[in-house]
Amino acid sequence: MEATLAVSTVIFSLRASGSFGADERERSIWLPLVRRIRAPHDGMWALPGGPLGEREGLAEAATSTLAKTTGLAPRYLEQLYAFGSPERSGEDAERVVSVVYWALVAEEEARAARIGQNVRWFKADELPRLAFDHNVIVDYALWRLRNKVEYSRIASGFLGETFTLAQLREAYEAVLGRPLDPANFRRQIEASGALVDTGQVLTGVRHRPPRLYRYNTTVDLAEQGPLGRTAEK
Amino acid sequence: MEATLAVSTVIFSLRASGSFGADERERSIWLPLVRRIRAPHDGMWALPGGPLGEREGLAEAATSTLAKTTGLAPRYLEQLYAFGSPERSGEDAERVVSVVYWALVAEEEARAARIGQNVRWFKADELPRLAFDHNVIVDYALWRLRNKVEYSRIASGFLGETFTLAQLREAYEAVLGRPLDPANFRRQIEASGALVDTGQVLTGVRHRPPRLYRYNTTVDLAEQGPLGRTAEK
DNA sequence: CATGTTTATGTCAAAATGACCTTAAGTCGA
DNA sequence: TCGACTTAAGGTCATTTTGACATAAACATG
Repeated sequence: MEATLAVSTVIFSLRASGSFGADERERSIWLPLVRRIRAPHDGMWALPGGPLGEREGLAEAATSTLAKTTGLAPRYLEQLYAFGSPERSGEDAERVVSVVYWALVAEEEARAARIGQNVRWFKADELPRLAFDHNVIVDYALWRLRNKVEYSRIASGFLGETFTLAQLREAYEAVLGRPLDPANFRRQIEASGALVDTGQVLTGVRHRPPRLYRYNTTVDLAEQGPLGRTAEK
Repeated sequence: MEATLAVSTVIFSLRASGSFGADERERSIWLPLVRRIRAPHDGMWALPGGPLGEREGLAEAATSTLAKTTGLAPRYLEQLYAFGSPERSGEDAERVVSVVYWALVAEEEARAARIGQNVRWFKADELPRLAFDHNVIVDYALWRLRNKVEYSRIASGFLGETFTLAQLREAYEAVLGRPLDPANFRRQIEASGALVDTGQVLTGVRHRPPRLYRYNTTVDLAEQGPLGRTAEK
């Protein structure tokens, strides 16, 4: 059956919460939205996305959306869900099925990202009313992120190549919304074998210099089963 | 972008493994496949599916596929994945994006199901080479099922309205492929609060009559987050 | 009424978790 | 230079959860 097919992406990154009085290092989840410049929902904020190219895979389309919107490459990308209820584009509008991906980009890179004219970053838990069913989609993506953080090492997707255990813990805390015991966190991460000690330390801090770790790439970021990276590209 | 959109369903049920010498009660995972009667892949076995109706939701389409193939209503239905790599239908064939669902049907009902001419049930781990990328899809669905069984109460989707703890445990064992300690299983299930004692017992067995339980519907079968049953229908 | 069979409950050691304490290693200011 | 300060790193211990196994309870059958 012919139906209009679109691919959208929920792009998550961390940045300072920004509220006065808050700890400078306290971070929260942000995502970029684009302002629609045509009907329906003209003027409203929406998830970045676009049509699926002729010879383009689904994940490929999501990646190129991400590049166009933020100029960034994702540190993690996974399909979220396909939305296709007949009413989602409005009453008598054309029926659109959206395959939605979600992505993580590193905090540092996101800070340096060039941002387009009609693009703005929003705190994920303080969104305005979005176009279409995009509020539901973001809620679901957030739920998936918070779930996945508990049983995978996905949080490192917010960080750079190397990072300290404190940075990793702060990413976990930002996603989960609660503090974690640093000692117990260290114990669990070390036991999982997910990290590799680089042998280097982070200098320039006014206290004991923390070790720098790298992600152990022999273990998958997030278990995706038979759908290894190459299956969908 | 216009693209052909199809909805397929991986339908799982339990039934006796059927190998001689095996314990009569040992069950394994089976699924129905349909024989293709047109190109491409004419004559090969494939997942049941079809095009998406004009005013039909995605899950709706999956349900109707299931009804057409087996005449059954699913005890559980969840979206699996959207497959859309350009090469998946073959070289110069038309590009098809498939939204795939997976479903559980009760063992008893499946036994009574009318089965069409070109439909046959296969053991999930002894499949022939299927049409398109359907082997990959089934593998992924199996992986998801086995994963989900560990952290949700989804296995009851294979059972009827009421069941004994032994029946529930056997469903778990069939999916996980390993035996579970009956005593520890009981302790965990009871602690989870997922079951409600019906007050009845199963009679007619030549040993201590087991209690019959019902699923506690105030707890979700499988946590799906903000995508409650009603979101996609 | 003894036997067989499975349900239902209990025990205990090992492993994992959560709360908290101590020491290490740097910067910074006096 | 030295003490204060701050965070890293590692350790202790009580509690909870898990896995392995033992015992009692309740029926059908002969």
